[in-house]
Amino acid sequence: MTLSLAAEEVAGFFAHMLDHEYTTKEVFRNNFFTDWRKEMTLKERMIITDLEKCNFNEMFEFYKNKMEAKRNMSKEEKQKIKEANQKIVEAFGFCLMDQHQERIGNFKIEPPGLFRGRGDHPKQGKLKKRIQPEDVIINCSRDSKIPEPPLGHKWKEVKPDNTVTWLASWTENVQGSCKYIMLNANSKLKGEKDWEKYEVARNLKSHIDAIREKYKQDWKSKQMVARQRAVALYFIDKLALRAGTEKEEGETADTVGCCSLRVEHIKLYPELDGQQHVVEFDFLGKDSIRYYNKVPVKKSVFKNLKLFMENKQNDDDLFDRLNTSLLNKHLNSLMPGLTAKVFRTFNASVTLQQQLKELTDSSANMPEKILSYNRANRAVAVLCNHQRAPPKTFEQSMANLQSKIESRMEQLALAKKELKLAKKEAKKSKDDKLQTVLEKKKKLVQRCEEQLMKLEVQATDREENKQIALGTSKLNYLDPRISVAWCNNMGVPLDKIYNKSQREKFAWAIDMTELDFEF
DNA sequence: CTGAGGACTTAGAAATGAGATG
DNA sequence: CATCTCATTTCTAAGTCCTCAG
Repeated sequence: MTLSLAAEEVAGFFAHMLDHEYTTKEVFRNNFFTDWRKEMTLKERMIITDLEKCNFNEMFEFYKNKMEAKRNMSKEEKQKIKEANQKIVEAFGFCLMDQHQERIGNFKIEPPGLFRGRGDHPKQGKLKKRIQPEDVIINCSRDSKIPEPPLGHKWKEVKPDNTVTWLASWTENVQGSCKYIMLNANSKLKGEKDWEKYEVARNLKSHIDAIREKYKQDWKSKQMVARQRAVALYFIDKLALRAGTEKEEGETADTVGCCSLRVEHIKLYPELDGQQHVVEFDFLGKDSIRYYNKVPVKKSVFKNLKLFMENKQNDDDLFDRLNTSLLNKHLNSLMPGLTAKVFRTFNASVTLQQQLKELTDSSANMPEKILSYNRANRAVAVLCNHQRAPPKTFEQSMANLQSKIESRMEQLALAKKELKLAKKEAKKSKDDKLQTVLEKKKKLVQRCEEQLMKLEVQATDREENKQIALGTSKLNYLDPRISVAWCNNMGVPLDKIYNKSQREKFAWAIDMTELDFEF
């Protein structure tokens, strides 16, 4: 069937994803179909009434072929495209802020497509519409070179607002939320904000003892709000849970954080596996990542939880008197600038520093040191529950690495045998030639051992990292000065820990960190 | 106090690119 | 040189937290 332009484009969005799990989900299909029909002409709408009867295979093939063709392009063609993209970056990827040229983080408008919400998102599959210049607000100073809208178009608005950091914004149609064009993480603006974040977290160090003392006291408070606040804060501190801001029901996937936990998300065991007062957590957090943990808690916490759960239904709030704004007001009174999320930053960075101390040995070799760093990083990722789907090829790549190790082992055994032989020969006669052969064999054994060790460390690291994502904590929770100081103290080149863009993002820390930096 | 909107950080998946391997 | 493999970059959704109006 030949479709109108609008209907064809939206059908294409769906066809493009035909090999993705999304297109098998009922909610996704229904949302897509509803929105697709809105784009159809009356005539099309009369004919196309049932998604099950639509066959997108031809379109799917078309896109597959297109991708195939792209893959098979000649080197020159690929180079040309690369250069063209480079030109676009040069033209649109930068802005001038306070006389300084800065890179923009996301300078391209988000293209139309089907909304890919995470988890059981009620709006998955809805049409995300194309943004027109008429939807976009430009924020730049009056005397600057105001960007030209595309020919024949006008911006929604051009205004100078120096109280915000965004350069352009628009409202997205699926959730009705604002989207922004902002600076790259390596910009001065973002760097200063980042530094401030870690300084607030460091400041918590000198308040944490008093705060912990206080919430333990509050477990016995006469006021229910104070008790709930104290137990919630205990979880946030001990388990690095997120604050848990309330969300509008039915608008997003059903996920929770600390303050929004419901009765159904925890189970109480007076005794479990030989431990007393165990709380079992099982809920979906941000991005619908499951949080599952069994934690022994203090007796009074356990008793409080029991109390909070009394006479409640499964889907009632555990902390029914508490919300994040109440909690944060309290935190702010304990320390200026303190909010729930600061505890995550604080505990993440404290954990890294302490783990690095515990795990690294300055006499270890380079791969071992890096493994130690990754393990410290991993401890933080586990604390913060940063998970990833195991790579689809994980088992295969593990097996490949293992067979590589085995062949190296054989090589090493052979090299050792040859070394032995060379030793014998060299003993017999003092021929210079035999001596050099002996040296060569020694070196070979050494090299084989080194390579084998490297591979083994790599295998350990990869296995331990199967379902764990290190990037998020590295980028957002770990004070970079801890890593910089550690690298300098351990003689580990910084680029073993941070790649190029990470070094750019953390330039402020690389510049200022002293060897004796303590978080 | 509540709810909505706005601005910003944090998040994992997907696309892309660089380097290793045969 | 083609292909495969892994690391990096890009993308944009999904949180946090604040302000403002009523």
